[in-house]
Amino acid sequence: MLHGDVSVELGRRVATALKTALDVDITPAEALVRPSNRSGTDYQCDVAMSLGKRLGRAPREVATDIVTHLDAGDLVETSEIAGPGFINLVLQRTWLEQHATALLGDDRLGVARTERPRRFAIDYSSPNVAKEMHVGHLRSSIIGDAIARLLRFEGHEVVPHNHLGDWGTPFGMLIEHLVDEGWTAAAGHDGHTISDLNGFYQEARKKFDADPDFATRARGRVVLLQGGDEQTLALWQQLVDESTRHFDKVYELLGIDLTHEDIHGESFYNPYLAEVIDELEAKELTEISDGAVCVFPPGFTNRDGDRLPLIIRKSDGGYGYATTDLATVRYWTRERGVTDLLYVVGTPQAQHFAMIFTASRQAGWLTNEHRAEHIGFGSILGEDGKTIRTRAGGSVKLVELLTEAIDRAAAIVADRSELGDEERHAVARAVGIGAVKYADLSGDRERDYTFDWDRMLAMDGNTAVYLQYANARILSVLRKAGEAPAPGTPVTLVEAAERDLLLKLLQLPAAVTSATETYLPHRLCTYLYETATAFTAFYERCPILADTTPEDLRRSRLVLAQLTSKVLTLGLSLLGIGTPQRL
RNA sequence: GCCCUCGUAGCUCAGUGGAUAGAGCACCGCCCUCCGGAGGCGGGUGUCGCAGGUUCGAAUCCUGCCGAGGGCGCCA
Repeated sequence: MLHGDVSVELGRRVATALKTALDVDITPAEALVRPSNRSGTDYQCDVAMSLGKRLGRAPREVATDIVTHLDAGDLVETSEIAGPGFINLVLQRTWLEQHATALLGDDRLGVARTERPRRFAIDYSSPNVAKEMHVGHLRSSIIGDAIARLLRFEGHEVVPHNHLGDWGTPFGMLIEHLVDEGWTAAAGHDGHTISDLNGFYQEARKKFDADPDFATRARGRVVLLQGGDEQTLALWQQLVDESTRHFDKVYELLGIDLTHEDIHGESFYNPYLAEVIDELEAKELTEISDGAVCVFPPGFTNRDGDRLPLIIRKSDGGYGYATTDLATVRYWTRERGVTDLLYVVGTPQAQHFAMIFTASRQAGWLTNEHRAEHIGFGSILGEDGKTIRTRAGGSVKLVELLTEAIDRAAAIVADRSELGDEERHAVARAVGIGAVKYADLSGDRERDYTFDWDRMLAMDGNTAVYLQYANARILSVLRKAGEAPAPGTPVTLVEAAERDLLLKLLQLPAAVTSATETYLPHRLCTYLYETATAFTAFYERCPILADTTPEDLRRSRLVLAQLTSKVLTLGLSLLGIGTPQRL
């Protein structure tokens, strides 16, 4: 058993024992085997107690039957019954040692590829054209990217799609304003930056609110845009192009696997909207309500107890986001054959997505073969406990936030660094960006979290820097050793700290699988932190390079150090976080 | 009003059916001629919001209440 989780393997053995002893059928997962936090016990099995009632027997008797029939002599040293019916399992030292040696030559460090690969479409980041990316896009970008990396690593196909806000009313407004300012399709306006566009947008908004005549023209401009008017489209394209250049730069800085090639903005679905409505009408799912074409998915009501609609064509004939979102489901399942749809969007939209999914099932775009899931996340809060904002009350620009992160990291690294300028800059970037990402990923994504520079850049505790530092220390030892442990190097477990560390290293597959299947990256973070902690204990108690350490033990410990570094490096890479060789 | 989410140590957070609820920070004491001191060990952190219920077993599941945030028709 090189790949896979030890808990699952033990669960298999327990399941077999139950079948043999009592003719009971359970899955390995139902065997309730998990790492134990009791000292002297590696894993514990809790299934006897849950089976006691079902079988009408005392839990300890069931446990005895399991232990008696357990065929696990190849990896289990002792299995003892304790308390009301716990089975405490201790793994064989030789099995652990051989496993460690084998792991050294495995790029996946024991993590199996999925046996049932699926095709995922994942919607994340989704900024707006003509607006600078701000802190509101941070979580979606970071979490979506981490989930995409995790799924790919498990062997799934992942198609990211960046659902840009690039269509509809705001662009009629903005383009009309630019025409007022003398823009033409032919001229080209490359000299303008994204922040210019941001400014134009705000001016347009003001004019729209203050000037009824302009508002009317702006609405007309939307019609021209959506009707495919060449001049209008050309201006629109200029806005999209400039914005895309900005997005690409931010993704590059942030280290996110998204580029302009992944863009499927709202405009992309425009050609499908009429068909979407036709199909919904043909299936008799639509109703006219107050002049708007609506779908009323069952199970949703408003404050008065009335059914809640998805408005798919507004009374003025325009389309809203519900239509686009339905078109999105239809496109990815029907045209692109995806099995899974993920939406990394803030929790306030939970009800909206629930309605979209329900309606999509009614329409037949989602079937029992598909899974659609809204991956919600909480807000980033400032020191005052409210949604983070600048002092002026505006939204914090992403570029500025990330630049500050890098600057702060540089200040931390600068002190004791023997690194040259170039490497120091790269390190500051990895540390600064890593800190921001890890702060976002290390807590349960559904909860709000408080943004705090000092905490996210702390050298102690569950932070990216702590993990990066632990890794750099290990690499330093390996450099000093002058040799990387060769594949096949035997491992000998002497101290408890060595055993504890190895047991933790063996739990990587469980951590990766758990984080991936639940779309909760913080489970991987917690695991990595525990691993780094276990390494620290090992490092304190088990001298590697000391003269008093025998040659074979030294090599054995180098293997453990090497494995730890590999686990940290792989784990952080799955979160999109870099691991500098030196800090 | 209805619906959703959340409430764990002083602070920031893990733990979501299993044994005595865990980390980091902060606080106190001690240790270390240390392979990277951005160290190590020890100490106390607790009505797991409150009250019931289910269960052999509940921070975890159910119900009610209190508190915080969010959602509830033509913005996305």
